Amino acid sequence: MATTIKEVALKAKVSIATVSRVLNNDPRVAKETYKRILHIANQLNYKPNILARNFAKKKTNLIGLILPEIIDEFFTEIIKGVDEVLYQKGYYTIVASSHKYESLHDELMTFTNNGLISGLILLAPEFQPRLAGVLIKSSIPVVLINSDPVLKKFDRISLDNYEGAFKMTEHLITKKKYKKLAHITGPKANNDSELRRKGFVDACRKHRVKYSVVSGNFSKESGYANCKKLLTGKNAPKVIFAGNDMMAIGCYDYIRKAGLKIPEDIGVVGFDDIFVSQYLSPSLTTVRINIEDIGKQAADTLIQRINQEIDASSVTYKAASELIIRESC
Amino acid sequence: MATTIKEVALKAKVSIATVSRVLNNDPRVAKETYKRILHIANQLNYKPNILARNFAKKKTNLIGLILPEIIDEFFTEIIKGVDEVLYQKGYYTIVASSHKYESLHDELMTFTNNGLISGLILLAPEFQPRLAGVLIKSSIPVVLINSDPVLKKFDRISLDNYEGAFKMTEHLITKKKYKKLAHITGPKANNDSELRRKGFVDACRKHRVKYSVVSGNFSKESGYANCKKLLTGKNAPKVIFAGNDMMAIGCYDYIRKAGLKIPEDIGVVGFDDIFVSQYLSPSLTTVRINIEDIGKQAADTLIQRINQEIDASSVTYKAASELIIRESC
DNA sequence: CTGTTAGCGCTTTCAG
DNA sequence: CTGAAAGCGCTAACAG
Repeated sequence: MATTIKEVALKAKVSIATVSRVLNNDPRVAKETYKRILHIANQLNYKPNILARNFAKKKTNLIGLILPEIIDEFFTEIIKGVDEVLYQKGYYTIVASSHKYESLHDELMTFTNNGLISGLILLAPEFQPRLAGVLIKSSIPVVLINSDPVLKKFDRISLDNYEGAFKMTEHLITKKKYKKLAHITGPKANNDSELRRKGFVDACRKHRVKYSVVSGNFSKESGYANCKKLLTGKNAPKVIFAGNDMMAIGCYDYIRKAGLKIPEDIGVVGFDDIFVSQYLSPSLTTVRINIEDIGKQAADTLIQRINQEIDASSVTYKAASELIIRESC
Repeated sequence: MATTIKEVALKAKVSIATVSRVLNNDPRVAKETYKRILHIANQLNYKPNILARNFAKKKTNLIGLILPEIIDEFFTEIIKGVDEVLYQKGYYTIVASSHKYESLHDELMTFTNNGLISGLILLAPEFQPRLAGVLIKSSIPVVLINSDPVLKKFDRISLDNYEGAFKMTEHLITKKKYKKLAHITGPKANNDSELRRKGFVDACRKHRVKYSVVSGNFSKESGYANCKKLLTGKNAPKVIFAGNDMMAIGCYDYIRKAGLKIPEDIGVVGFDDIFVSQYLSPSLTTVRINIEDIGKQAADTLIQRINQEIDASSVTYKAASELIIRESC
């Protein structure tokens, strides 16, 4: 059995209250006693039982981080960003991923009410309206990582999807002089995907160029299939803006198979700047968003909310995007 | 404030003990009462306070997962594997990464003694002897993810580093007929790295071919620099076995810059099969290890140990490796 | 500056 | 089958 506060008190010939004070750096304890107790605690290799402490204080140093089931390299960066600021502030991160989406509702219910964690970060690109209800009833602060501006009632970290897509499209039109573009979207329910589509469409309309939009699902296969559809149909575009880099890779595959050259015959650009993109040949022009920064912002916001350092009823932080111009367009 | 067991008891006109029994599925409670209490609990949206429960039971449903500071795509897979089996068994995963190695010792001390978690998975490719001491004193079970066979006192999940490197090297010698090979190692202190080197060297010796070994550190840059060193020195090898894929990418960079062709002028193979490897041109021949499986095994072993379902004083599981033959050699 | 004491919400004997 | 009551290890008034 691990040493308890009682044993330390006993050996130091003080009350447990005094020991507790020392452990919590309460200033009103004699320097002498303070040092003596600390010494004895060390000697006994005493570690306060966090569970008991949290329980007594009715608050924990645990933060939940819920990620969707799909797994990709962003997770690592989000986790890294979150953990880095949380750990530094004395919190631990509980990661829950790989859970079926259907159960997210229940999981949230439990997570936000069982007292285990004192704050929650929820990455939910496919946020469903019914989740709003449980978030509102939540007994702990929740920070969303989601780009839907509709969710203005919640603290939220969003990606610069619309602006990024708009910028990229304008770049294609004004700098690269493309007059016929196409966009492959991600899943309909996915918020990031929808905003990217909007950014693309709005930029095309603004500059009055021809464009088309086809529906993908962020997978490489859907990139391949849609690329084929676009290039074999009539009115084939001269450049394809894939909703993410994975689909751009699918485009590469089809284009290579069709014996065409990038960017001479057809330009391809993506979104995300995943690790592999710089190594493709030709290297992929894409939109980058600083994901680790998103994790950090989410954690920062959450902690501030927990410490009631935020006045506003809700805050939104938008992570900026950046055009990464490489060889593919 | 969240509903407590007391309120449920009050409303159901029973004692809290009975409610507690219902929550814990104690069979000796009347079916009628059981249903009534459950109904009322639901109605009140009651969720047992996990903290209080854990505290009273003196055990938790929290498992710690400590990862080294270096961040790469394996983390996601390890986390996924671990979380998948743990969540299914009713445990939550606390992930701690991004901490300086120097503090790992203290962190372990705390983690294994503060009562927060009831088991720990430690990914420590650079395991230091002094850590053994704290593991032995640990009041909770610890499972190591580390390939060093010296650590036979601990439950341990190891990678098939030696065998994988040996197999790959034999493949290069016997199938590809290379007679002059070179290996770029990872960091000296890194266990995986050392075993890969051994596998390479042993295979070369067995087949009596010429070989050389240079020291890298798993980074792309060190791959570049070492590749340059090897190819510009006398007795340049005909194939380079990089200790990991990242260094192989560094080799690619230098080789391209030097105007040479892979695999015609020089062959390159790696280890890890990271995501990007299949998309390089030429695609990279490498050794794959199922990382998610490692996470799952670690979690399984840990839970078994916690439930005292393991008799042996320690168990070792070795994840198998697989040669992925592509275009680069 | 330090000790006493009452809980925190739940589990778990021990009676009945 | 159910209730009463002790207690998990620690914190936080409240006294002194």
